[in-house]
Amino acid sequence: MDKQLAKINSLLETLDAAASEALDEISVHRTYAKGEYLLKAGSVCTKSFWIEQGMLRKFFMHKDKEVTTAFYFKDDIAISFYSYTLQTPGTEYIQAMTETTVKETSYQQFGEGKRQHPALLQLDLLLTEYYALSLEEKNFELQTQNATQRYQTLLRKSPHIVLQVPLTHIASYLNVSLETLSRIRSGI
Amino acid sequence: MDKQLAKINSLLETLDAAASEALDEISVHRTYAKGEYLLKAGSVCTKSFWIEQGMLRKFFMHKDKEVTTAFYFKDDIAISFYSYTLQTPGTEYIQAMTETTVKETSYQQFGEGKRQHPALLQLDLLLTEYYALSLEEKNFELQTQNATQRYQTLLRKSPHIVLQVPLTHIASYLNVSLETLSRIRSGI
DNA sequence: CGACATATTGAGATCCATCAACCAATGTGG
DNA sequence: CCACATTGGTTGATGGATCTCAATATGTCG
Repeated sequence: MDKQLAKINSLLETLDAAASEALDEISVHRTYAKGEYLLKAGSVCTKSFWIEQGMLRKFFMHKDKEVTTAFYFKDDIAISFYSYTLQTPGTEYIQAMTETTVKETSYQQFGEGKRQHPALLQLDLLLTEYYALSLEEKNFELQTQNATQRYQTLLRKSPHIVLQVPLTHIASYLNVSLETLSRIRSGI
Repeated sequence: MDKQLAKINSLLETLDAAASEALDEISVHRTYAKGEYLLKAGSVCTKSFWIEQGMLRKFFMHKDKEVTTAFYFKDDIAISFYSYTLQTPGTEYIQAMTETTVKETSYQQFGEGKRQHPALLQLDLLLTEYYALSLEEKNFELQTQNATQRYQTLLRKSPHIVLQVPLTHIASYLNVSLETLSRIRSGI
């Protein structure tokens, strides 16, 4: 996973001037207030959000409950993958957990950029690979670890999440009820 | 998902002659006997396997048990994603469930192909997107469905798996014990 | 302070894993 | 062709992990 991040950063640093400029030109800075939605279920995810500052959350509704599927921090790129990739209405929400500033890039324009600059296509591939790797990892944890172990894994790999995010969201992210997570933390 | 498959097939059909030829040149046909391993844990997945005939299974060991993570049939491409992408020793096995003929392509050579033919880079991106979409779907099912529902979903979406694969493997694929799956099937 | 979101704690119910015994089909060596 | 092993599946009994419902606490912010 870290190796993949290294590849991505290395590519970003060596992006040729033209590609880099193209990327800048099609991006827009924007700030969202706490609680504001960047994407809602039922609409198409037509933009990607590169976080410059703040914190986002992605979730879907299931049986009247929110199920959190990701947290995003500085330099993370937030999209609803299904809706973005297929340019089809999706079921996910993306919401600002604090006031958050992002660099928005439209799917459409990035697509044109990729056609003109193979380096951007390469970047897209590396980012998608990274996402797939993280999904595989989460899958593995869901299949092989119990609630306590999943919490400990999160604590070890992403302490910043545990420190900044309300327990309710962490619980649904770990696929555990709020009550059980509370008990796990109190060490029962 | 189907939309993504359509994109992939469309790209394959319109591959320029040069790219198509390059792909053929770096591919080798090979047949594996029933039970034979195409990849073992601890080694690097240096090839992709495009199935022409037969049936493969991917799994890892956990607490002395095999946990199946995928089944592959004709025209599926089998790799151990983590090990293939990072070119690092992995934990997964790929095994032939029946005598299976594949078209093998080395990671190395495909990488060179991508550098020379952007269409192949594009193809890689589409395939990786497809894999990420399928992982998202599996994640969703694990998080929102109980054992019975997961079995029914498999039955609905992939009846060919249920018809051809031993129950033991299906059970671990669904993250259910063999006994529970047996009871689910008997309709308790 | 009051109101609303967030977290804790308790008790009972439920899903499912585990352990164990058993069965059926298939294959194999003598 | 029989005796036995192997593989794959079924069935029963029990316990544990975790959910759900409900009550209570704590925190935060206008």
